[in-house]
Amino acid sequence: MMNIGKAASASGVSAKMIRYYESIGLITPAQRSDAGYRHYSADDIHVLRFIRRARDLGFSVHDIAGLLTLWRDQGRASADVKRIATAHITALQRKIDELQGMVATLQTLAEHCHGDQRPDCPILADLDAADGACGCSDGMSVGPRS
Amino acid sequence: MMNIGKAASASGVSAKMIRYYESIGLITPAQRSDAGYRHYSADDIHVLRFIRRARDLGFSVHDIAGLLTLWRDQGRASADVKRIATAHITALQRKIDELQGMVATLQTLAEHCHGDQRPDCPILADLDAADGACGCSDGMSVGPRS
DNA sequence: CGTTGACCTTCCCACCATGTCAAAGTCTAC
DNA sequence: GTAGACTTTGACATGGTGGGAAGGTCAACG
Repeated sequence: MMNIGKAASASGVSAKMIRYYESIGLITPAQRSDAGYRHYSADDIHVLRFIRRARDLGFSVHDIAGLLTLWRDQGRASADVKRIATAHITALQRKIDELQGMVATLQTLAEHCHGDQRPDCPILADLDAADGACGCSDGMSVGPRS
Repeated sequence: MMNIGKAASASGVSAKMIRYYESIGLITPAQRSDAGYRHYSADDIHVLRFIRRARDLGFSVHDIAGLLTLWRDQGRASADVKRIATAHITALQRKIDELQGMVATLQTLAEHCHGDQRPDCPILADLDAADGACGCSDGMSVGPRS
């Protein structure tokens, strides 16, 4: 039985987050000492490590709640787990695509930017125009009309 | 001169966000009518569209503040703009790499998961183990020690 | 026994960018 | 003059995390 600090270092989940997970019902309330200190067993640490690993894989707390339920259910169907995982993969992939789109646009713009002391800049010109994927204009006299 | 609703639809920035950007000092406070309604000029819309476009490219509000300053400064050096953009590209790329790592791990795990009625599941087994990139165990008897 | 320092408790605040809702005031068109 | 669409401010929520304050507890050392 260890205090929250030990549990935190043993599980890789900060004490702050352990309390948070308890408050939102992701984990069952820890046992308390007479003084009110939380105590954690080896099994509790096991659960916390599970959560930590799932978080590292980008699962939301909501997803983790589902995974924990399945984890605890020895009679679960692996299809249920796989469904959560593949849905998560899809969501991650969508996010990746979105970010890659941004990178592609920015790289194109940056390539055309001299990056010197001169003021003309296609990056600002594009933000300025805002109507095309890549407004590769000459980049002159860009700025607010003021 | 238009009201905030018109400004919102004309710029693609919601009325809520326009007020927010004003409250955090990203944009200068709008002119007000006698009744206190905010009024926006074509130039104001121009600025809002600039912000919208930059947000679409994933720039933080903090970055946008810098970009706006440069945008307004006709004597800026394009190198300053490029620096912000390339730093942002790097950050995006790091995020993409991170997400791709998650996807790769999850895909490996999902591939090995039968996805049927049986309870053994390598995905849970991996979360359980938590000590390797891919604990491709047999996936049996996974769950809390309880 | 007393003190010190490391720990724990709860509670509040902040982030970031956005949405929702409510109460109240204003404008416009009929 | 009234209805309906707008505006204003304000509060609260999201998600997951960090920080800090104010106060209680524990263990070690003298």
